[in-house]
Amino acid sequence: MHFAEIILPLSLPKTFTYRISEADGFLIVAGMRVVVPFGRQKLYTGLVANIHENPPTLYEARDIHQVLDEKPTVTETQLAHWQWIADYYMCSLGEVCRSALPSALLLESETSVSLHPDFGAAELNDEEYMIAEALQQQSMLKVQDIVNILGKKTVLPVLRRLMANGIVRLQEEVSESYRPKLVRYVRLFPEFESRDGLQELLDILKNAEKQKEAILAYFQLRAQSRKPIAASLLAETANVTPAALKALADKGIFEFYHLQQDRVQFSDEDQDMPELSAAQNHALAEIRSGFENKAVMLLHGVTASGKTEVYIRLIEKFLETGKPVLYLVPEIALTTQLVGRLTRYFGNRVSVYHSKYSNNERVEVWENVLEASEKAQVVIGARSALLLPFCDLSLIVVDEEHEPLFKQQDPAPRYHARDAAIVLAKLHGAKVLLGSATPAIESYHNAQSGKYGLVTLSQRYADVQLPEIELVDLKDKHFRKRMTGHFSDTLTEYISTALQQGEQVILFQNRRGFAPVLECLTCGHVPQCTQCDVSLTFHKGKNQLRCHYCGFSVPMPTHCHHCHSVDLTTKGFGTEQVELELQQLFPQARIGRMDQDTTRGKFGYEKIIDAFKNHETDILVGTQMLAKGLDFDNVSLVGIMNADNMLYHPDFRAFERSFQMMAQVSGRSGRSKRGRVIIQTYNPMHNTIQQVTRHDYEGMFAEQLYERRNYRYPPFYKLIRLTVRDRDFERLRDSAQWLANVLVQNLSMPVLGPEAPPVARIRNQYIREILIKIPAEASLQVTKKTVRKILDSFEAVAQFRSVKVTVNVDVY
DNA sequence: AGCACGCCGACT
DNA sequence: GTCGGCGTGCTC
Repeated sequence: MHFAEIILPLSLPKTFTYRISEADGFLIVAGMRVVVPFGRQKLYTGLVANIHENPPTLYEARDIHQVLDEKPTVTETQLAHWQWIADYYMCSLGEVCRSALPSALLLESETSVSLHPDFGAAELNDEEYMIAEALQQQSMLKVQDIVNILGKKTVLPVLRRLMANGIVRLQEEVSESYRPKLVRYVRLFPEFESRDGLQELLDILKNAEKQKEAILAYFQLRAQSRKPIAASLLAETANVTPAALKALADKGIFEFYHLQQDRVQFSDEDQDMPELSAAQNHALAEIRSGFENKAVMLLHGVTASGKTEVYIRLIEKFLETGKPVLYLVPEIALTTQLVGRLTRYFGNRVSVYHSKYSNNERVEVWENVLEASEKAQVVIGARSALLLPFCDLSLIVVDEEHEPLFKQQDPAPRYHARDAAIVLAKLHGAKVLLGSATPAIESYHNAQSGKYGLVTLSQRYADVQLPEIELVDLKDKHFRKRMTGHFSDTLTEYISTALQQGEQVILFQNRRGFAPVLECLTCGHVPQCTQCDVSLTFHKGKNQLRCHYCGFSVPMPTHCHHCHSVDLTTKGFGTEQVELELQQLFPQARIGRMDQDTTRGKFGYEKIIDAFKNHETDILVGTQMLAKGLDFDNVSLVGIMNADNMLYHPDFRAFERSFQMMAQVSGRSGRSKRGRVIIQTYNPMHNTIQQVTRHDYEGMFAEQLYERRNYRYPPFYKLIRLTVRDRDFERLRDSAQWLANVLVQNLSMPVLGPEAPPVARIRNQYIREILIKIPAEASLQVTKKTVRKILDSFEAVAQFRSVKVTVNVDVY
């Protein structure tokens, strides 16, 4: 008798054992999807982790309900990698599985209700009668339908009565939700395919003008290429309606047939590889020779040094081995430009994978990757692409490796794509190239210590100089009354010069902590969110106040709810306000704005970026998303509205982040000729700001590394953050304290907290955080094991039942 | 995670 | 009296 360990896509800590029937015995291997009964009535899709012959002793294993796959959907390497993620980031395999598999591959059962075939007359009450009635109209009902019919939430007791009386029966059904896209094609019946056929047809159709046109168009298309002719294409070319084609099909002239088509398609015009400059060539050679004895290389290339071209040539080399390449980018917005560039060189060999893709599109990419198909030789994707079923990867490129977005924050698995990529590469025997203009302190440290190889590209492409950075002292400007709103006279002058010369401008306003709030001028009251400990922010567009944490919104109040005064004002400034002030200062300028509010929807980013690229807008105002590797040729001026709000965040990475952000935003300026950057700040003498001005990454690195060592932060200490949440304040406080105490007692290392985070309540949940600092000499594994044990005993405390704890390893 | 079961207060 | 609230326990 055989048994299978099944991973269920739930956040349960272990796998479950099921029995494999005789018939399935030979068919099932690890990595296949199966449907299993779980709990009283549910069916779930699970993944076979392994197969063995040891019957469980404490319970009777249930049977696998159905085998969904003929061959594995998930590879052995993938399972090993997922196991690493689960262990390292302290989450369950189920959670990794859930975020890896496109939901179309994860079926869940739905209960449906139908009339029992041989039900007789019975006494029915009103509710039972309504259900029986509905089932006579419609043979199947979902539980949700019944909820709607009866207009109440608890319908199961009613259903159970009906079932007991033999009137209805319940079925659990799983249905495949992936449907390949079918395209309808037309072809002539073979007897008309000859020359004579055309003449014969025209005779037959002499009274049907439209149909004749369709036939002529068909022969015309046929002559152009041997490709199948899609019905829609033919209708369009002939300028006839589908009805005409249908008529031809009815006469037995045309026949329709269907072919499966990939939804994701790119043009296949291959171009010659880009020409590299001497510096780029040198970097490429260094990377390649570095790979001879290092698995990971870090490419530190200043902004606009042409890192992408180097990646492309490197990818080309690796593709020659016949093995696929994975190209990770931090954000979807970056893929559009990049996909364009890569398809120009690699044509149809490029696939894209990210969360804005539809379910069906994701399944297609998954399958192409699994089959190592030609289309998936170069896979570009955000974080989650790392979890695809690669066979024999040769190279992983991690672009903008310093980006915090590579670390998944909320649901588990809270993994870092850069670090997980290095582990994945090891499993595949592949190489990793990390690239950035401003590498993460951790990565640069690894490069300096020899763990990674380091290649530097310090020249910009075409020898353009790095932009000239000028600081504007806001304190002084305010004192001398040289400010118009948030714009200093210096910035205004440079903007108007740039506009006069037909050049474009980018203005950067960091949103974090700086969104506008409403304040009462009489009593100083600021409206707060009722469910979170934050002020509501003012959104001009919809004229309402909104909470960024829970989405709560109210219409803009006309008077203060505290003192009824009507003197209200907005305080703080966000991108909207910058845009507004800009419009007043430069009424002629065309202004675009890019932030979370304007980039919703699938093509939100593209519209704004394209408009700016095509010079339909002159000035682009935006948040950090502007810092992420977008290339615009005509930008000569970049303005950072206020550098200080980034610097003073209670986060050990605040200075590193500020440097990276300012350096990256500055890099948008002057890609074809030397540009200018204006940084407005109250702290022009601040070390970090001085380092930005001097383009001094090394200086920033040295200073931050020193600080990290002093204050016990990465890369010298590993961090694990525990976040504790509960609706009840006192229970939260007590449980967090309990947890911290036990941790301190059991770990010989610094344990900080519990501390209230900056936003200490979200959606009525109170929050406390505990930080564990693990020194390099302590064993990570042993520490994690201890933490896991303590968390288990925490969960066993009855009064802490409702308290939720999340674990974040390597917090970012 | 989901879901059933069971115990309690709030209504027809 | 039922309905629906949530605390508790379990799922191979």
